[in-house]
Amino acid sequence: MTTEVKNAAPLFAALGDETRLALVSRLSRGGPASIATLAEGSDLTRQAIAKHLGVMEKARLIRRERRGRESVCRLDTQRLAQARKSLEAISRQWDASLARLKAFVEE
Amino acid sequence: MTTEVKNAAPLFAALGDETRLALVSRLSRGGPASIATLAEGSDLTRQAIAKHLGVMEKARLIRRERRGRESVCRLDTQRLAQARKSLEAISRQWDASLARLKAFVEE
DNA sequence: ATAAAGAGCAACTATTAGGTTGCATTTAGA
DNA sequence: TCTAAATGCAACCTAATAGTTGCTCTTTAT
Repeated sequence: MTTEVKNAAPLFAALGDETRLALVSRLSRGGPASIATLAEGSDLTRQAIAKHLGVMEKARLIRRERRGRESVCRLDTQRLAQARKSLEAISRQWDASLARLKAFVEE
Repeated sequence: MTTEVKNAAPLFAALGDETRLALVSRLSRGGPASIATLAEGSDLTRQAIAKHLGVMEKARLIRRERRGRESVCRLDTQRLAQARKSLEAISRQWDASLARLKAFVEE
């Protein structure tokens, strides 16, 4: 339960960067794309973007598939859903705590 | 919209650490607590915990209130809700993208 | 009045993260 | 076949992070 929440830390860490969040947004709006394509709009070098994608892949936020000479990245939406669920779990804990407090006060 | 998502980066970064996630969980289950109390269970020093609480406060994940000689920390649940909403926004983008693809294929 | 508890502040260290450049490798295409 | 595109890999730099210790200050409680 608590460990389950703790395990989400690398996932949140992967989301905790402007560049990476932008990539997530880009992939969610535009669908799968190659590294070079993703680097095109950015003011960072292609290698910097590749590093970020590496971090995201390690956190299993995206998956990469080699297609010929390019490697195309796609969002792992299940993983995003996991992040949502972790936050909801925390919210539930909070609500339960409020309920306990309420019960205590009314007693 | 995209900037709105980007602004969530520091928030996710604050959540992206095991120790801090544990603190969030602790605060959500047990309610507000002083720094010393929060540091008690940990194997880290009180100062380390205080630093983590500092970054959480800067990310507005928690608020601190001085009560006599101790400072009690409480979760900012609105901020947690913001994090949830950001993830949901991304999911919505994704769904919209899927819908566009579907429309394109069926046309 | 004094000792101990709780916090805050500062300095210091070690590791990690984000970014760069340069070069090698594989694949597409003219 | 030969060139240009897309990656991958490695070394390197700098700034930020996570952690420590030590000291001071304020507040509580005996």
